[in-house]
Amino acid sequence: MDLLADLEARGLVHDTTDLAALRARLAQGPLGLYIGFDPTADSLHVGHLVGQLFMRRFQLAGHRPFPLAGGATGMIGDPGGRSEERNLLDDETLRHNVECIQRQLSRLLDFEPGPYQATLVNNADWTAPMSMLEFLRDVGKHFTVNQMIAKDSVRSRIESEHGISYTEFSYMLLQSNDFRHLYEAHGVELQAGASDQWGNITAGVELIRRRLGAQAFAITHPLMVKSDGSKFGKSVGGAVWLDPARTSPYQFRQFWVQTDDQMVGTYLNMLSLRPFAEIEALLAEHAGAPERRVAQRALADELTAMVHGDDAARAAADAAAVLFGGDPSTASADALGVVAAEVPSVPLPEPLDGARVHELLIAGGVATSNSEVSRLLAQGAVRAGNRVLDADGLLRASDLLTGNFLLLRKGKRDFVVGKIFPRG
RNA sequence: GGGUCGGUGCCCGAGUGGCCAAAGGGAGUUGACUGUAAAUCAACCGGCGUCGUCCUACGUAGGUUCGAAUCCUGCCCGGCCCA
Repeated sequence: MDLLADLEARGLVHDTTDLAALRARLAQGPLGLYIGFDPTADSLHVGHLVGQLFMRRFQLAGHRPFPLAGGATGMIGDPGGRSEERNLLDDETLRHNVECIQRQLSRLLDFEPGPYQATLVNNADWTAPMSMLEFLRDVGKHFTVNQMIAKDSVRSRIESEHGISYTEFSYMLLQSNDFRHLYEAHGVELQAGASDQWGNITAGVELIRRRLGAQAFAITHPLMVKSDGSKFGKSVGGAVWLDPARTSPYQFRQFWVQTDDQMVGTYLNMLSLRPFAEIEALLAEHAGAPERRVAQRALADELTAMVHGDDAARAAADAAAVLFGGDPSTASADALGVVAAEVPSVPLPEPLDGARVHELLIAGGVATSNSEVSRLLAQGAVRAGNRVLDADGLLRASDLLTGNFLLLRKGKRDFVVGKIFPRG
């Protein structure tokens, strides 16, 4: 199966320009491709994995990826996919964000020198030095406003009550110029991205054709969505980030383990680097016994190892095995120690007898106020070990497990571990 | 610049002097059922260890009133129309 066929089989191809020409070009030898990531936050999130792995697939097939950090475009804001203007980020935030996401973009690809070497670029490097007059003459002149307002991203904003600023309207031109620059400087002939980038990407293809008289290509993958079509990558407490300081490896792995049956095949195909046939087999096994969640576990283990490393992935899996593998309140002190390292943990007050759980759950990040904890208690949603706490939320000395651990559980899948540390 | 309509809780959106922590929907949380899944049903869904004719909250700052999300004035922001 060639690269394009594999991508298609996985459901990773939403749209391409001149498919036959692209296939022919890919067959000729290493091709440069790029995907841009704007620094809207100081970490990428799971939604960005598709793009990063999309480039990785090309690299494994013998092509040269150019992950791009949008130091320039991030200053402007992509008008696509939203009904209102973005707030501009200040310089300092932006610089910090760029640094952070560059580090993350350096992970999933191979940067070792060689013919398929990945190269990290930042569009601020060539955009910032350009003068406005240069930009208007060299880029702006090649576009008519007529075609720009015909693009979905712009049109929907023009039709929305909030309108679109001139600044965001220009976004497409900046992105087009990136493609043109990379084409000239590095021979990047293909720009990839999520399907919502189609308009921006093809604008770049046009610019290369008009200004350089050369053929460049565009390919987009579908946006990842949840089974109900809503935005992907949100979990309790917001987005699922790649930064372990924002989303711990344990939480990251849990996010994937909890994938619903309906979507696990889609995610495996879009994200897993396992061969397509292997995924098919895995899904067949899963279909036979969905309650075993083999597909979810495989997905979770692979991605966690990829993003956080093998050790972190193993530790996360071990902790989950204790918490969800049987009655955790009978676990050994060693096993609880593993759990304590993975789930939020808090110091316990002394004496524990008669203390309230409230601040422990809040400190552990599974509740935000005393009122919320009271509500949860009233609903019978809080346990210490295996004991459902009363509405007063008072703890007992007997709630302590082996090794002086207190295992608190909120609802079905949120845990907080408390430990009493001997004084002295 | 002028006119006009609007700015309500995480989001959408009702409310046009007291019955309003504010209808309804969505999102979210929890419970039941399960498989760390989905669907379904139900409850909850600003805060306070004091649960109250309490505090905070209906763009913002003042004012009228016994009492304001609701009325008045200034300001800020947005849509549309005119210039």
